[in-house]
Amino acid sequence: MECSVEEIRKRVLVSTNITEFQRKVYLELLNVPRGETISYGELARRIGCRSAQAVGQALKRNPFAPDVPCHRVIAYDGSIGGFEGQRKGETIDKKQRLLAAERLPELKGN
DNA sequence: TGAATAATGGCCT
DNA sequence: AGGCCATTATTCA
Repeated sequence: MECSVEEIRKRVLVSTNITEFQRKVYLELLNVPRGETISYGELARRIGCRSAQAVGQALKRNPFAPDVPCHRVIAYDGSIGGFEGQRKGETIDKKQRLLAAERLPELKGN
């Protein structure tokens, strides 16, 4: 199975089951380079939207899950927020946290 | 400083 | 047409 982003992107492009808005969300999400994270609001703003909820919900309802790197999307605070695995206080994937922390020194150190 | 509430913008039923 | 959401920002204490 191809786990390449290009494959996923292509799949999004051919998917007419979704709206243009969702398509932009997924495409922008796939546009996020590895090791980088983006907040719902920022992603929303990129596609010309002001509602982060719409983006978040689109990801929740994403028909491409988990092929789409929704794990790169985090809250503005840098927290994972609540994607799959937000089981009542369950420990979120530490990798996600590290990913979020990765972007912090970039903004501060630089 | 910390927590809670309001506003927001689009998607789903 | 109404409710929902994985957020964000602002305001109150």
